[in-house]
Amino acid sequence: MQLGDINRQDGRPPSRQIADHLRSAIDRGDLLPGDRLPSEAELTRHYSVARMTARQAIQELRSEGRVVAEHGRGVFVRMPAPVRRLASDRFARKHREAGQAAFLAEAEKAGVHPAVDQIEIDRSAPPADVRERLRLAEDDQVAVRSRRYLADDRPIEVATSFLPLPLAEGTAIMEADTGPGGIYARLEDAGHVLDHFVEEVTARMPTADERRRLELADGVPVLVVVRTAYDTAGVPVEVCDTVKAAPAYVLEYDIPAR
Amino acid sequence: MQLGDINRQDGRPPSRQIADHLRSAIDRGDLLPGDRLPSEAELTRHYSVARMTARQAIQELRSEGRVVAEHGRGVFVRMPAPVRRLASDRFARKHREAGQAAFLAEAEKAGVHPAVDQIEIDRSAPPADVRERLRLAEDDQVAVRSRRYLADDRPIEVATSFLPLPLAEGTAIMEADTGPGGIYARLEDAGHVLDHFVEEVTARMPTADERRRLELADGVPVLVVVRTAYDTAGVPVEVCDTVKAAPAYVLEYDIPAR
DNA sequence: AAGTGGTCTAGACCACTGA
DNA sequence: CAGTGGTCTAGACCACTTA
Repeated sequence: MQLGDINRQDGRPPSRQIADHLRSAIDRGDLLPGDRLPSEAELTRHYSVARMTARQAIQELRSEGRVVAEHGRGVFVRMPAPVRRLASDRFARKHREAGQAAFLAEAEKAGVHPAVDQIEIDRSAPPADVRERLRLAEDDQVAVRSRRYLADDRPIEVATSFLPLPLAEGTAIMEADTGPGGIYARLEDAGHVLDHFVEEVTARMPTADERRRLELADGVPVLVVVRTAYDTAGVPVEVCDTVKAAPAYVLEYDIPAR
Repeated sequence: MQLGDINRQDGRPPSRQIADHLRSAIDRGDLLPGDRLPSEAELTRHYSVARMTARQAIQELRSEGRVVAEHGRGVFVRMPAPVRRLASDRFARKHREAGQAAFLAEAEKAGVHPAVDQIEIDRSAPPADVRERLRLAEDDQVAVRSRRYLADDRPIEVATSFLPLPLAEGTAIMEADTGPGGIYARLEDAGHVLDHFVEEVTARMPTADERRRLELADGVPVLVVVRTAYDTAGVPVEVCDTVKAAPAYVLEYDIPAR
């Protein structure tokens, strides 16, 4: 692999130059996804720099999300994540009636092995933004369902649903297994026929806790999707707050020109 | 300001503990947006650590996008960006007929001063993904319009539109000023009545070039929205590739339950 | 000129991985 | 066990900002 040398006259600092060398090695294809980069020891020898300088170069690539460090093993060119494309009809009634929760139905179709874990069910006071979206009063309680989604054993999303407690209490929504069609099918069983959803999409860097639960490498942002479900009476019946590993998703939306 | 002390017995490394102290000072409101953090020198004295350890703590907050370092001045709590909420009816015909391009109409309503610069118009071969979305043949050419959007003089989005050359040639789409209602109004003038749009949303870290054009600090991701416009005949007439500073946006979509 | 962050050096010890 | 990355120390010089 060609790495070149540092030019001490060049205005750019050595760590930057080393990062540039490694970056272009990746772009050229000299280093393919999954390949190991030269170790810190090799870089310090090759460039005659201190170890911290080599580390800083690698840090630059890590924060760009191009490489992933694995303690004790080495630094590797990031593998492209298998992408989940969320189509705009993913909440169509036909899927609920087919008896499949949205996530499982889609994953099967895409040929990946889906799983759900870390299921937690609770009753509590809602966060302020959720209370507002559900149009609840000051001291109304909500049912809280949180869970983690995995595709081929890799965590890709954590989600938390909030429902007005009177709607959820006594239904399978409060059970670990919500039954065929999931939460939305149970709401419709109870007479809350769904009319439409509003999704609010943002992106940011993950918190330390999200990094852990989603097993995210450095330099990987998350997509945050907050979905509010409305029934045919125009009443909000659920808010679902999801945090997704950004590289694993393409969200697709259809917008009428009206 | 309360910063506490390092616990050397704690499993967590000192740099992490310092980062946690600073982070909770921000969360508590002890440090408000725009406030300066304690300098590296102050942190090394307070915690009795080496300077690199204090720097590492600050680096952690920078990569989370919570603070911004300014050379020679200090490290400051990130100012919240003014948020642009893109509603799902933003491409409604009524806005075009009112004679306003989507961006300008919305910005005015939100009370921010909008501007567009770096306008470039070109003819060229399309990138592969654009060619596919527009269903073009191997050597078809496209019209390319790129521009940068600013709100209150801060760049928030760069956008590039691609249109089949026969549709754009000879219209105001090839001019710097596309006229009232923008590109979409010109397409409808030419008989291509718009039916719907499909937006594909992803998030990632910016390239070096995007960091420069959007004046992004460390640890700030971008939202990438690729919008394809279809006319009433079902023919794709435009692909618009936008890269948005993530903290400046909330994208809102309405999804029918059908 | 003083204070700030940016970069670098040359060591050290530790935790994790894999042969 | 050797090799890898993770963290830390205690200095140094530099570039930028502000007064």
